[in-house]
Amino acid sequence: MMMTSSGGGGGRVCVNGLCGTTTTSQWKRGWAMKVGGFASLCYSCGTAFDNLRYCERFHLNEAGWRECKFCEKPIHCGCIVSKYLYECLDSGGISCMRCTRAKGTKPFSPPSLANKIPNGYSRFSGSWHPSVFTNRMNNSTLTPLTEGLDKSQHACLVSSIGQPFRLDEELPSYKEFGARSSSSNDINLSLRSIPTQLSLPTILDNNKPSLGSQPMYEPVYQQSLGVSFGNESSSVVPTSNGVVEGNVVPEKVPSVKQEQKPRQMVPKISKSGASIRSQSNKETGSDNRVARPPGEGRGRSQLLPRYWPRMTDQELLQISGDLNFDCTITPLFEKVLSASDAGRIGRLVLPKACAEAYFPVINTSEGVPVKVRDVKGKEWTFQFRYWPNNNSRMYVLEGVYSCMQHMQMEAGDTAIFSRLNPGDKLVLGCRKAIVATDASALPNPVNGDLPASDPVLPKIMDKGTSKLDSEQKSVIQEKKKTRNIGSKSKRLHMHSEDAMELKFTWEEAQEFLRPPSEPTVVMIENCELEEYDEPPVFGKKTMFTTNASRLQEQWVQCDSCSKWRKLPSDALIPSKWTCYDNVSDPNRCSCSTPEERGAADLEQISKRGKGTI
DNA sequence: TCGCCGCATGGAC
DNA sequence: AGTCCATGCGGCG
Repeated sequence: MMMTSSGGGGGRVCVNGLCGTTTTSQWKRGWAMKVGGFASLCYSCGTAFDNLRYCERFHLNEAGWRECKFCEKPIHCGCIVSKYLYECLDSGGISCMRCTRAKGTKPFSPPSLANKIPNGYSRFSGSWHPSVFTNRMNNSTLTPLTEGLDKSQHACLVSSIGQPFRLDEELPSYKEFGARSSSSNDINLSLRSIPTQLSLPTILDNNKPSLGSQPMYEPVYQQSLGVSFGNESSSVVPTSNGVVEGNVVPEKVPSVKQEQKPRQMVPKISKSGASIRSQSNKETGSDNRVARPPGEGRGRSQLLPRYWPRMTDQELLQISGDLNFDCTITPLFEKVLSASDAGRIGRLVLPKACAEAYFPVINTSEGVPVKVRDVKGKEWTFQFRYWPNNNSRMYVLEGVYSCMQHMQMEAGDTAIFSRLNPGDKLVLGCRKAIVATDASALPNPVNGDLPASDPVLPKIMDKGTSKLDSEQKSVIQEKKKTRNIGSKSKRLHMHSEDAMELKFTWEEAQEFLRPPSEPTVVMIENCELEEYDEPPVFGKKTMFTTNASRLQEQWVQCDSCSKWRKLPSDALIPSKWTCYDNVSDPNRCSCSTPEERGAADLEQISKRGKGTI
């Protein structure tokens, strides 16, 4: 139930002009209207609408009837009511939904009518989100997403609340959807695909890639190909020769439940609402990073999810490009560097499970030297050893300082360990920490002016504390907290991230919410409230500009041709919108009509993320 | 005095 | 309560 305050109520009139009744036993919701909400229909008209017979009953003698190109069924194309009942064919003509489904195309269906539309294509499930509609459901944009993937590798969208549903089944009703989405903390998508390894067919050389005099270690990510890895339960992995073969399913397969934990599985939706295909956007910093449990190693299934490699395929490709081998990169694990990891001591504490899974078995505390290659191909030798600790072991890599210096790694960055095959070599990659511009986004937002890694600070702490007054101590304590990126406060850090992501997600979600229908006005303690029977619905994101007359204008992008169209500033847009829906401007109600002047600039504005809604 | 080594401690889970 | 792990800190060369 959605409630907002309101200024008044008013009598209802059936929107059907042929009816126009003001009295009915039950008001029903009709089609989505341009101004937001849904057409209010009397019981009779609403029932006709529900039964998909509205046009036949009320528009039979109107113009605009056409025939399905395949089954010749008459369809009324002349009104908004029937717009979801047919699909315009690229080759001309229309197709009814039944034929559309039979031919395997993917008609769009808005939430409001979703349960009325026979729909279907398999292997794709999704949660309701505007980007799903606007970017997935169009015929033209699904294919690239799954291109190049084996059937078993098809990406699949999973409701973040763990209730995937297929679009070839009856879609959830409006109410049902609302219940689902509102019970979730976020309304994100989870995009998963199968591989845990990436085949890298590149030129085989002498394994000695040339190194520049000053190799730069740039962060190897920030862009994803859109299909991120992440299904540990997969039984299929591509091998280096491109053959898909079976893979041993871990004994304790990290379950779907684990996967559905939003933290790991949910890539952020770009602020711009761009499609999944293109949502990896450097400008928005969105990152389709998906934690994936490692695909090999002893006892790998016991690795804590926070150590699961979250490399994007782009990162892997970049590593492969840097190494320039005909090789297979298998992400093993990653770790956010603590201050002590990245400090001058040069000891990197390895998560126990990771160390035991991917490093040699050692029986003595001295350990063994291990050779690790960085992403530029330079080989380093570290001492892999352990310390006895509370009847257990604490594994460390010693001698990592120079390597970290070389790679410009510091506290807060993420060290990524991968396996390079053939050769079974360890590869150490680095992902730079995302620079938070918002102080609240910092793990310990104190001063915000202290570098994540401050090698001087330990000295201050060690040598100077006795001479400091309590205030100074306090400051240093705070600074000390601040520099503990990735240390014990890492857990807090993760929480902060979670919270930030949640906030972010909700903020984004809010941008798409629209009133679902006409509210019932109720009085509670002398306060008029609009009461909605249904949760809010998703609307399409739009842009606002101010014209020369200082009047606000709203722009919306056509889902079909991507042209920007100007609309009244108060218009509420459904999640799916095309030029043909542009009832406010008859001169631009077709995709063939050119954009208005200045509309192209909106694309740039949109990319810069300055759009409003 | 300094830096390294190895263990101890204690917070988080 | 047990385990993990970041980091403190004492000892030693």
